[in-house]
Amino acid sequence: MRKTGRPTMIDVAADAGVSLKTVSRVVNGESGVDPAMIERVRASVARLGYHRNSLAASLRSGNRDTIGFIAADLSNTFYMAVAAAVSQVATRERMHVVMASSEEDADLERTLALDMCQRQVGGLIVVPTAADHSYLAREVELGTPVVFLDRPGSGIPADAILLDNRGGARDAVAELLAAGHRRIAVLLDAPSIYTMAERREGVRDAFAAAGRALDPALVVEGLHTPADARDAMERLLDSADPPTAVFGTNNRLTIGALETILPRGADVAIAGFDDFELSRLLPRRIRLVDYDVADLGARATETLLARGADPATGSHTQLVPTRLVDRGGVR
Amino acid sequence: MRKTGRPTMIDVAADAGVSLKTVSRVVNGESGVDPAMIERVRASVARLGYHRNSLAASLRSGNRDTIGFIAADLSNTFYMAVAAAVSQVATRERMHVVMASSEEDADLERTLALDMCQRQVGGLIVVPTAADHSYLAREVELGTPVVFLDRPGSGIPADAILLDNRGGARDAVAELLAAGHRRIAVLLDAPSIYTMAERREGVRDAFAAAGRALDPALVVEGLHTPADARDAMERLLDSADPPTAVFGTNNRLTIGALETILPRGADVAIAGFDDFELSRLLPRRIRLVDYDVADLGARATETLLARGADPATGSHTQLVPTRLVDRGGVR
DNA sequence: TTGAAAGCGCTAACAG
DNA sequence: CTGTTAGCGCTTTCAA
Repeated sequence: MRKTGRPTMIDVAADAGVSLKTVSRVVNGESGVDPAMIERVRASVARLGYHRNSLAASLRSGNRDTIGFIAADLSNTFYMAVAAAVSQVATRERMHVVMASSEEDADLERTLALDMCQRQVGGLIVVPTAADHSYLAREVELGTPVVFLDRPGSGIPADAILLDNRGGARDAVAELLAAGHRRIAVLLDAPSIYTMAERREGVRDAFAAAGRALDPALVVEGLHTPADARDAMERLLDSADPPTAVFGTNNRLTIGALETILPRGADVAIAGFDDFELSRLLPRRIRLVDYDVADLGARATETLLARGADPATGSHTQLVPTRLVDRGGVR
Repeated sequence: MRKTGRPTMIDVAADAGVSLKTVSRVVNGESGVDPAMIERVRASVARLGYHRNSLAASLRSGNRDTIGFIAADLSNTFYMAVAAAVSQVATRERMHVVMASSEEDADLERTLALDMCQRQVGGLIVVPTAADHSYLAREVELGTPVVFLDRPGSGIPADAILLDNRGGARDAVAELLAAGHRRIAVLLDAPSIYTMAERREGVRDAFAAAGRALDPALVVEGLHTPADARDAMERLLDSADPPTAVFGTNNRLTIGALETILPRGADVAIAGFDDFELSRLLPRRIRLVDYDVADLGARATETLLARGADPATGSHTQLVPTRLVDRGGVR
């Protein structure tokens, strides 16, 4: 007797009076089955309300039809948008996606990644938080491809899909410099975060190209939240020699800066990395480094699936381009 | 010989010179194993790089450790935020989450839901698009609980977690009425969408309570995108007898209305259902119906898990409260 | 074209 | 405390 009430292929076979294998053939749409048999099996499937147990099928066949996605922080709209794109491509390719957020915690990332490998995912898309990913070396070696997204990983051969962080930051700051600004404040999160380091380099590039020097007093690091950025901006504006422009190196920091600048009506030009909802409706003109988030997620997924099909070739890093957009200025 | 290169419990057992069952005990942390044996098995596990195949474990034990989440539209920030909350609670409870978006397509919803059932999910959280969910009746009956989120489902016994759509809309419009507005425009998506119908009723409630009648000419339905709302707002403002206030029944429609109102500097009071990023930074005062999105997702997940533990009791609908917030008015 | 047997990797049930 | 046996539901292999 069955434990669970769910009918199995054996039940269908018995009901239809055919062998187990014939049911399997019909259920999987294999060719070379007598039409009359197909009909009989179909009828039994419908009568019993049979659904194939794809876990059992995967176990036996070794086919993996799930991909894992580990975001650094799913509460960030950026990663949520990436997740949506991953899910969309996966659905199109008839794959499932299991998702989780590492909350920027290296230990949790490791736990989640290994958990997903135990669940036999066919591949892993990871926004890396851990410094070293050799804990995944064994899995990669055994045929579970890994693609890093937004930040490069280390310790294993894996493809990476990154933004052109440096180029985007450079372009934004170059435009501020071209507009005549010299005292440009730069708001940064922790410099240990890859994207922050890259964007800071981009700022340096722009200053170097303009033959100017960045005032270190205007570079504020370690800002995690919009509130942090808001407070930092207050201090900058209240200082003896305030900036005439500010560059927020991510959306949260740019928004925090706006929370100070707009209510005060401060005369500061604003630029930032990442576009955000409603940027068009801001009362001030703002220059933003924009890019196609969905493209980032889609490319990662496509790269992963291609890698699953062909594990041989060496790993590559793809750079998703950025472009400067002009937003705001309403009223 | 093994097909895949992955070591199995049998390999570990052979390496450690113990039985399969002993390995199983150690790997699963069961009590009552000799410390010396535990050590031996641990050593072999480490040496071989063994990881338990949890698919096989699930197949045998019947334990389900994955929950499915089907959003109506993952590109909508609202559902993305819900998804993040679902994922967070699931991770806390040591569950995996598989996610997908039905793209508001009833057939796709059905396909995705049944696919997930075939993958043996322990439960399903669905933002329903289909009119009838009796296609899931069999699964519910066989012990896969379903929780509907944001919209009620029909055709199966299932819990539902909904917003107080009607009360929220009523409160917002009541405040516009109290402020003296009589000609209040209402922007709606398709009235076939549950939340739209509810919110429209809430608007009616507010007018009825004030002893006023809503002008049907100011109620615009079938608006899907911000651009639709923007255009509708243009027409309303250009009409012979324009509104003095507008209520957007979701974030996209409110934003679309703003895209017309702000650049024109139109003298129209604004209220809307759903808060959105940056609402605080708007140059105009705006009243919004806010609620705790994370709570919505968390409750759904907790309800699902509780239901998995106790399938007996009757199904319930929970209403997540809303509150009116005052935003904008910067500069 | 159809079927019988074996076994994917693991846990349950029962001995010892 | 440890081991043996069976079998979860399916696909693979090979024979008819």
